[in-house]
Amino acid sequence: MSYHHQQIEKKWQTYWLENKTFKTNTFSEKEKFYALDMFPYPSGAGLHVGHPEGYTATDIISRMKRMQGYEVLHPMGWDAFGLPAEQYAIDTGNSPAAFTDKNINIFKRQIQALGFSYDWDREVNTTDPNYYKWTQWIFIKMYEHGLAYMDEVPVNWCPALGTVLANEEVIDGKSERGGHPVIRKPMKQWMLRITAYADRLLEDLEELDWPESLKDMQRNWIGKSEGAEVSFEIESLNEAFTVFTTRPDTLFGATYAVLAPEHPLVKKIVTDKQKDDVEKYIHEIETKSDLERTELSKEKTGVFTGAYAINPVNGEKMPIWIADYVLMSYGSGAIMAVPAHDERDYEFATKFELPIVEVVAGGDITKGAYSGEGEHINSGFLNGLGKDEAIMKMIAWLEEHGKGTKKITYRLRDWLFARQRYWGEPIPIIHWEDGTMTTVPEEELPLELPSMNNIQPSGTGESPLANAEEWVNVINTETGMKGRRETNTMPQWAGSCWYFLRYIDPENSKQLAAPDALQQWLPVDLYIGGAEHAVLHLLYARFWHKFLYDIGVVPTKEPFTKLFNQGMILGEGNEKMSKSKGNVVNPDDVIESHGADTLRLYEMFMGPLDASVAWSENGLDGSRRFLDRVWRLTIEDDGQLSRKIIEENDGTLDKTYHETVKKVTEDFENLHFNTAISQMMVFVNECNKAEYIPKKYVEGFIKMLSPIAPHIAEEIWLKLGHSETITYEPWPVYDEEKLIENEVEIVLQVMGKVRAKVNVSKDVSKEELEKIALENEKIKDLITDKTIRKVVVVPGKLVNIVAN
RNA sequence: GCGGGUGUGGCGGAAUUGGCAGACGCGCUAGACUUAGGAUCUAGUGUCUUCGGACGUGGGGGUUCAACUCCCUUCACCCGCACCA
Repeated sequence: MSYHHQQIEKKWQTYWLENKTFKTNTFSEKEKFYALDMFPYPSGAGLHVGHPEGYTATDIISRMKRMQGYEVLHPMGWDAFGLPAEQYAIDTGNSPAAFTDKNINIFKRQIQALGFSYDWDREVNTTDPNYYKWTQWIFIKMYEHGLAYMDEVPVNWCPALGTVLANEEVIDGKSERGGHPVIRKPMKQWMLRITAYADRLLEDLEELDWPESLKDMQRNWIGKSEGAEVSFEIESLNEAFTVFTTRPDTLFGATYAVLAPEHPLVKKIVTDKQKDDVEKYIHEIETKSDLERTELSKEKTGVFTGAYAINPVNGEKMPIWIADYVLMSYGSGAIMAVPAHDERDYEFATKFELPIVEVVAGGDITKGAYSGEGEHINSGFLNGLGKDEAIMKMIAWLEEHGKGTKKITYRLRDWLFARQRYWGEPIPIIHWEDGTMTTVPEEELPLELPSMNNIQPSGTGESPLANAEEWVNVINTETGMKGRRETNTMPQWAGSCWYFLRYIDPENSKQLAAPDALQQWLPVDLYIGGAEHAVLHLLYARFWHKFLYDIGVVPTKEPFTKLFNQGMILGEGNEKMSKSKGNVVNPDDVIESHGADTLRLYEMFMGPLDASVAWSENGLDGSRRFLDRVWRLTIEDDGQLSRKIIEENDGTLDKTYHETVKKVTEDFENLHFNTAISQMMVFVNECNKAEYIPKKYVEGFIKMLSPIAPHIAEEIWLKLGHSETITYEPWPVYDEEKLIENEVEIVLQVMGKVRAKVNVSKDVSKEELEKIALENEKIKDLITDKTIRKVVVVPGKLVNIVAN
């Protein structure tokens, strides 16, 4: 007899919803635990089997913590702004809001069918004006603190589509949709000054319980590097530029300088003779995307400007070139080239026959650049010094002579925070006809998206909102001044930067959340999601959180104490699941055929949570069989509790049970669900062998199973004679004494190889163990004609005899 | 190129401080029950074997009484970044 998952699962899902079983008390006396999932973008494709993996993990922890007496906050919501809805609206003329609502309903139904213990009263939706009111409010605060500003930056402009594209929408220099060419074009854009937080974002990583690989990715992304800024004057022109270098000690070897093609100085310094070449080169670069620029970078390109810079340390003339291997976006967009000690400069110098001067001994500059350690040569006052010493001395010299200064640079760039989209949070700014701009007054928030019949690109590079004239044009009622609303909207990342705060106090209309509630619940204790958000979402969210901390809104410096990335679930052929490969597994089908409990169990049993493992239909069947075994162990065919389950305890299962409690509890805590499940399987196997099972142990076991397979657990709990949900039953505890066996098996080794095993009392002394080993028949045979050199005894474990 | 990680049966994976390699599951083999079996139960299942044993955690070397675990070296694969000065 197998159990009827469809009936049981529906029954308990309804029970939980109707009884609000998982409702969180915001101000509870209990200790808090905040378990957070990365909320999904509700795509039209519906839930993927990858989604429930992370969700099940946090659900298991949440359910265990409730049973351990914690007040648990475990919410879910929707990251619902996004491109597909906009594209759908453009294609069909329908409203993105209605489309989004429909998808949310599908997602919600699917997620509820998996039996997660969310408090649905705290559901948030980033597209809800009551939610994005506060996203806009945070933007205004950032603007007021000088962290939001407008700047001319190069963007991916697609002339054919009449719109700007995000980097991820550009593939090989062409638009993802339609394959139209994309070029780099400077446009005035909203930026967020995340670089102001670079140092803190880097330093505070130390205290976080995050995977080291992920922290490293953030460190690399921030890319702190220490060096010096050196100023170069331009020969016979009253101009100068600065470069950033990590090797100021090699300044004597700087034989030329390179500016990025977009560098503002280029136009001023170019000589008439070189003008045509330079302009031609700049034009070529402009029409390349970033991707093309790096892809075609195997061969260095560049053009001489005709101008010369003066090396501040030795007065030598250095030709100034422009080349696209120097990026305007890093440092000052200009470099001093030291071809002898920098590979890129070496390559460039070789190609264009520029002089190479060795200033650090140790390499062979006829063969290539040498970037290792060595004594300085040809370097005036640095001669004979090592690298670190020379760097210090050069910086001191530069500062003394006003030619430069110590400088720290970051790879991190400010965050381009505007999209030419309709379906995003409107940026609450008004541009007035006198050239000033103001924020929308806070009492007018939320600044809602106008409903538009026909969402189409404006064609000018502005968002479709530019077409909504009534919305765009505003008049100051007091002064009569005319203004225009900002038509750019925020990128999709915005809403997800703070959603975990709103869950804490989702209905608040006066604040994004009440301070005492935030005090009660922050930080998030466990955050699980995919590794694809390792840098952007997690860095942006940390940035906003730090800002909110600075203005006193949140009480913690960091939002997420512990973070974990679940792995991917691959198709049966070990490939990524995708529609085109036809190997996508739909959770709805699995829930129908095997049940939600089976799906949850299987996904947790597949392997370690962070591993990427291929889906296996056989494995899924196996998980179902385990649940069937549990059912048969506890429930008779007639639906009554098994006759094997009795009140008395004859002690047979003591050790296995207590071991199981210990291992499952510890494994759950460490997110080692696969091994916890295997221990539960061991326990069930032992129970099947036993004649009787104490009821207490069955109850304890069902409690431990309930976080993974809550529906079947609730049903069996009911059959065990309880009338309330298992959700708040106390978590089982183990008795350390029951784990100790009086008899232990000792391994007898000769030369490190197992030759025999004996059972002895656990407190046999070292000496006695040695004696037992040497008197063992089998061992005796093996050592009779040998000399015993040494006997190693590990009490309770083994005896190893070294003899030859 | 730089950074991080992973290599264990036919497959997914276990293995506290170095202390019985292969737990648990899948698959497979044989048997039982059965009209039937993609159900259930029982036994077996790393490789080789002269049935004594020998070999075995990507390869090679080392430390140790003892190494999947520590050290050196090498190979393969995965992920991230990629002209970052």
